[in-house]
Amino acid sequence: MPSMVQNGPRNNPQAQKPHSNFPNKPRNPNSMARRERIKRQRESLPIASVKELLVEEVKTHDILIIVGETGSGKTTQLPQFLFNAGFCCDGKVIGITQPRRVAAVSVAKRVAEECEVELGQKVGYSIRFDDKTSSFTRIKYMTDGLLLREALLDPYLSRYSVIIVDEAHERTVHTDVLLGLLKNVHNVRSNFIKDHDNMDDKKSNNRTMKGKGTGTQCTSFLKHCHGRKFPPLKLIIMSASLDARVFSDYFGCARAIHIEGRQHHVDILYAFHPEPDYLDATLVTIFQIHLEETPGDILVFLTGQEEIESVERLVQEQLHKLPEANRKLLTVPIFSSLPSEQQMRVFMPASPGHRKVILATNIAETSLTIPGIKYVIDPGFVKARSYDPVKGMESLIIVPTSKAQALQRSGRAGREGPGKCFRLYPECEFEKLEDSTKPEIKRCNLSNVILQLKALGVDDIIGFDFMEKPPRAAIIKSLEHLFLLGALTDDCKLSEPIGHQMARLPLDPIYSKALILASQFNCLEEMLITVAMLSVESIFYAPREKKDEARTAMKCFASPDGDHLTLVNVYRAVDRLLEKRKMEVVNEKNLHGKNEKFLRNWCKENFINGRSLRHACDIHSQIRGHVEQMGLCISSCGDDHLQFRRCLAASFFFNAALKQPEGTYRALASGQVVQIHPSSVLFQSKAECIIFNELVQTTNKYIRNLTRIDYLWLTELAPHYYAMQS
DNA sequence: GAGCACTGC
Repeated sequence: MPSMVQNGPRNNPQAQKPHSNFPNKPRNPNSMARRERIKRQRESLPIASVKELLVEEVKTHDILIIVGETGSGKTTQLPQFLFNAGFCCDGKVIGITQPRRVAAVSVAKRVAEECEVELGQKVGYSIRFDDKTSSFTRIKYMTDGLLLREALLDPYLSRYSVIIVDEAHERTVHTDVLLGLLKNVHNVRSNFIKDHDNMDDKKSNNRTMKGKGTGTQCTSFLKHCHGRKFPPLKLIIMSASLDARVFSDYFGCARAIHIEGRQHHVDILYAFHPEPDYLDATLVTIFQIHLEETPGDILVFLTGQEEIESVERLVQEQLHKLPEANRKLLTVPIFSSLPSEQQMRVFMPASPGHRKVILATNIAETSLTIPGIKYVIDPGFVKARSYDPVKGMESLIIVPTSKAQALQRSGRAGREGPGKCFRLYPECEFEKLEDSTKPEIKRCNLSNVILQLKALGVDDIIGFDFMEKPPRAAIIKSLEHLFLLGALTDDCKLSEPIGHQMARLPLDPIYSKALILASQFNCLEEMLITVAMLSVESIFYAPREKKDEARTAMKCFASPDGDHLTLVNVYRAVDRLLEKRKMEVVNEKNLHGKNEKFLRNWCKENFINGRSLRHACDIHSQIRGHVEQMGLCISSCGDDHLQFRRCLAASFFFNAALKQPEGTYRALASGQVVQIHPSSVLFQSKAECIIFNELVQTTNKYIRNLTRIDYLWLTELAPHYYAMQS
C-alpha cells in the first residue's frame, strides 16, 4: 500500500496541455455552475488525494494492480491523470475496458463532460454497433470483447500506450482471455525495447526476443514484430474486491495498490437459524422492514422470473390483510427479459409516503444501480449457468452465492447513506461460502474462445497461460468440435479458408459455419436472418397473465417446419411492415421517431420483445456486411424450404435428436434422453428427426430452437460424423 | 405443457 503523502504539482515537460486541440463547449451561467460543481465533485473523490502518487506508480511500474473500492473514482479519474501526465504523446491512446456496454458509454460521457470536450473527440467510446471515437480520441472506453476483436487486426495493440482493464474481478470470459493476451503483448513490447537497448545482452531467457531489428522473434505466440518499433505497454488491472493477489501473482508479483472508496456503512443482519423456505423468509422480512424500519426502499435478490412473480403475488396478498394505513408498499419486478418500458419502473420514485420494494435478479447486482435503496434482502442464492462438455449440455441451476457476491449485494444498501442488509442465512453459513464466484471461463463452452485464440496465433491452447486454466476436457471437446466443423486442420491449425472466415465473424462458431454452408445451399438470405435471431435473447415475450393471447399471436408466424423458419417469418414480417410504412409516409417529419413508436406498438400487439428484435436487426446488418466482404453468395431459397432445412442439417448435424417410442427424444451425439421445450412450435408435432440449437438442463433436459429434418440427410450431409457412428 | 441470472463480438 502506498503512503498517502501528497506530492506537489510537477512540472512535467512531457505533459500535454489538456484538450488544447479541441473546441470547448460554449459557456453560459448554467454550464459555469455545472462546471464548478463537477470540479468540486472531482476534487472530493478519494482518488484525487493520491493523484501524483498514482501517476508516479504508473511511470515506475509497467504493470500495476489497483484495488479501488466503490466510489473511489478510479474509472473516471485515472485515465485523465495519465493523459495530463503525458501518456498520450505521439498520438498514443489510453484504452479502458469494461465488461458491459452501458458502463463504457456512461463513463465516457461523464469523462468527456469533466474534460469539457465533445464526446468522440479527446474522450470517446467504442462498443459493438456504436463507435464514438475519432482520430483525436486519446481516452477510449470500450468493452473488453471489442478490444479482443481489435487484437485480431492489430496483435500488438500498437496504438495504445496504456491499457486499463476495469472490473477485472468480475472475471468474464472476455476479461480472462484479454488478460492472457495482454500479458503476452506486454512481454513482447517490453522485450522489444530491452532488445534494442541492450543488443549484446546474452542473458536472454526464453521470453527475450532473438535477432536484431527486423526479423525479431520471441517464443511467445506473437511471433513477428515486422521490424516495427513499439513502445512498452503500460498495463493496469483494476478490481473492486480484495483479491489483488491472484492478479499480482499472475503478472509476476506485480505491484498492487489500494485506493480507499467512499461507501456508507451497511449493517449486516443474519438469520438465527437456516431458513427451510427462503421465499417465505423473504416475504416475512419484507413486511418486517416495511412495518418496523424507517423510510427507504427495499431491494430483494431473487434467482429468476418465476420467483419474482410469485413473491410479487404473495406480497400483494399479504398487503390486503393489513390495515389501510400500512398498505403503502409498491412492488416493482426487474429482470433482463422484461420489456424496457417495464424495466424503467424501478427508476420512478414511489408516491409520497410509499415504500418501494424491488424484486430483482442479478441484474441489480452490477448491471444497474437503482437509487433510493436503503435495505437489501439477500436470501443467498443465484441461478448459475454451467456447461458439461461431455454431454454438450448447459445447465441453469440455483446455487448459493459466493462471499464476494454477498458483499456486492449488501453494498447496494450503502450507495446514498447508511443502510441495512438482511442475509437470510446464519453467519456460520456465510463462512462456508466460496470466496468468489468461479470464473466463467471454467464453466462455459470454449469453442468461441479457442477459435479466437487460434486466430490470434495461439497454437497450443492447453499450454496457454490462462489466469485460471479451463478444464482440460472442455478444451479437448471444443477442439474436437471445431475440427468437426472444419475450422481446424489435422495438425490443429486454423483451416483456410473456413477457419479464418469463421474466426472473422462475431458469432458462435457453429452459426458462422452455417453461414458459410448456406452460400452453397443457396439460402444465405434465410440463414443470415436465422443466426441473427438465434444470437439474441428470446424474440417472443409471453407474460403469464396473457399466455393465451401470446400463443395466438405466435401462431401467425409459426412454420410447420420448426422454429428456425418461424423466426425467419417474424423478421420478414417486420421487414415488410417497415417497407410498407416507408411507402405510405414519405413526407412525414421525424419519420425515424415515429417508426420507432410504430414498431414498438406492433411488437406489443404481437408479443415480441422489441429490444431483442432491434438487437437481431443490428446483428443482421453487421454480419451481412462481413459476409459480403468475404465474397459469399447471398441468395434466397425462396419457398424451397427443403434447401434451407438441409442446410440446417448439414450445419447442426452435431445436434440431432430422434423420437423415441414414448414420445421423448434421444440426442444422437451423447445418447441423452431429452424433451422438446414447450416454447417450440414443434412441441406438439413430434417430428421423427430434428436438429436443435440448445440443450439446457433446468427442471428437465430441454432442447430449444428446432427444425424437423430427414434422418437420412445426416449420413448424406455429415458422413464424417455419422458414417463412423452407424 | 415450461419458465430463461448476466455480459459480449
